[in-house]
Amino acid sequence: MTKSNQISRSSCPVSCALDILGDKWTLLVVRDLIFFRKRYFGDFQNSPEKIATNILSDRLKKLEECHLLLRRRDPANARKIIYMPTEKCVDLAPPIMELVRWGAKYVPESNVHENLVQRFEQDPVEFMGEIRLSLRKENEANKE
Amino acid sequence: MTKSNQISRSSCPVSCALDILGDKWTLLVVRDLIFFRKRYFGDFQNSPEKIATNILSDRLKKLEECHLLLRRRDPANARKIIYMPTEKCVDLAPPIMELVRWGAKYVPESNVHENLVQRFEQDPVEFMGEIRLSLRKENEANKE
DNA sequence: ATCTTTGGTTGCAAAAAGCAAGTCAATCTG
DNA sequence: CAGATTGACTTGCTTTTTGCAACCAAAGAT
Repeated sequence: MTKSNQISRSSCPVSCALDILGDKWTLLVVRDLIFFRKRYFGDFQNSPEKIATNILSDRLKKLEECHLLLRRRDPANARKIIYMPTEKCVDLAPPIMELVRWGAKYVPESNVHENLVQRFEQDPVEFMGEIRLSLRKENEANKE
Repeated sequence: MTKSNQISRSSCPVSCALDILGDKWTLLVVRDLIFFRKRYFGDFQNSPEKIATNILSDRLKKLEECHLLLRRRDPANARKIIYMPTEKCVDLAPPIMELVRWGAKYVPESNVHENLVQRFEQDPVEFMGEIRLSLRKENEANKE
């Protein structure tokens, strides 16, 4: 993932998106934020892909620089930092869901988290609305 | 991009998809195959992102290994090799289109290829059908 | 026969990934 | 209140991947 201040390779929106998201780890962190509601450093670390801490640290920094997440101190426990996805981050749900469909169709060893996909397929608009709503509530709760 | 014979990091379809597609270049090659109908080594080289020849060569090899494309000698010119996308490759159109929408919405320096997006948005099923049909025709034409 | 085009390969330097260990402040535990 | 533990990193080092420039060989054009 490229820093937000670096120049983009071209004006093609695919290339621009990949300047930010084009690596093995960034979209997995985004997936965890959106679909599994992970919020703490340790949560991301515990994902089955076992990201190394230095890379996770770097990606969280870059995602913050690109305004895909906000970092806050947990009011309930000052040791913990809460990573909150922004709207820009949540709007990556559709591309990720399409990747899920593709992966599920073509990569035999992949195992879909059934109810997530079903809920999205049945009514994507409602699904996205739900995510956005719960995000707003979370934001209220963690306001300082 | 990981080789097809390497083990996947987890059974999550997002992670499986990123094992194949998760880097800065692979999806750009796929974009060129699907949306700009590029077929020759030189075509990909001439894309605005200016991929280096060794990386392009490597990606085409890996895409072939993963069955996203087939390489054939051009019957009209024995120097040329035709890179043909497979169905598995063409099915990446939806994830890519969603990335286009995201990039267009959030990356200000991105400039959308209007008619492509419009055609996809208006009727994605027809759009995909068209691509698949023209691919089948191309296959007929290049049969040995 | 020579020149150009096409599709690469090779070599090398720089950047990024991956791994294990260490740091450091906040907080729980006795 | 000392000591252990938790949580979020950082550091150092090795391996892998990029990126760049140069080189090359086969096919076709002149």
